[in-house]
Amino acid sequence: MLALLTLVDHYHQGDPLQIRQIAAQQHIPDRYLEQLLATLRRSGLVCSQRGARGGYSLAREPWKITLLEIIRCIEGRESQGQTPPPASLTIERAVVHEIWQEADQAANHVLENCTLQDLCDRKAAQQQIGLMYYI
Amino acid sequence: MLALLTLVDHYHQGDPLQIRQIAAQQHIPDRYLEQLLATLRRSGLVCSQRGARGGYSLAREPWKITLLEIIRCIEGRESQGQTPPPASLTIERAVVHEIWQEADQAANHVLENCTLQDLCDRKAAQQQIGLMYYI
DNA sequence: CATAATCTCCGATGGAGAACCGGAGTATAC
DNA sequence: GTATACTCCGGTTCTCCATCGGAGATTATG
Repeated sequence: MLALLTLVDHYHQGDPLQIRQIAAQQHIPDRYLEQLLATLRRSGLVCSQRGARGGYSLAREPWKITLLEIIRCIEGRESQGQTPPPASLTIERAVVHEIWQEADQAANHVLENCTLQDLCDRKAAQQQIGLMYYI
Repeated sequence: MLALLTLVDHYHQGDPLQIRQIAAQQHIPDRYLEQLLATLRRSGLVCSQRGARGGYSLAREPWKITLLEIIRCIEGRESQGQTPPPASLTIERAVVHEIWQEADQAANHVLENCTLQDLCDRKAAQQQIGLMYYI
């Protein structure tokens, strides 16, 4: 997520950003970030350019990527986000499963209506608030 | 949760339910259920009666126990539900943390407005639907 | 074309938490 | 006082996350 925000900041430039730079800027171990970005690449959220002067860039405009998509990619590398209905399906299990799904959907609704661009806008707003202290 | 539903079913009777019976009815390993119920007891959601003819019973009326309370008890044995704001607090981390909180609150809102009694009512409704197939 | 820079793939490690089992102790109805 | 329960404590296994290291593939550039 932090890495993606860094990519948004860099989006208007044409050249890709390298793992090293993103990692350093956000204080994330680069070897770990590499894995996450690889996952996002396989899901088609970011593009990678191999070789010298390579790096990563967003595959789409930042206002067309919702946070829900990102979460789905990350958590859905093995376990599908939709928890499968429990094996031995008694009525109580079904009912509990249902309410859980509802809570999950409520959270997803928030994430679905927030794009990377929105997050960046918030960041900008926060920064302005921060500036106010010094003026 | 399943165990608590069983306790609700038994709520109008005065006598407590034993771990064995709950576990057998809901197909939960009893040694594990014991741990969970102990946690709920320490949180004051259920009462226990030791000794022969002992067992567990709800500490409050089922319509006065929300699912959020239950979740908080279970997940909050060590980690406080509110994820603490990240240590190295850059602006991006704060913003990401904020949206996560919002999603979490949306889910909690659903769980807050659902009591054990509500779940039982749903169960009853489901059972009626099930009956319709046979009539 | 050689080379350095960079992503890519794969395997390994350590820690945390969940799920689970077993034993020794304690309280209580009968 | 004894059988029946809960209670406490420790241990095992399993999975997932975070992390690191190495060998290989790809490409801009001189």
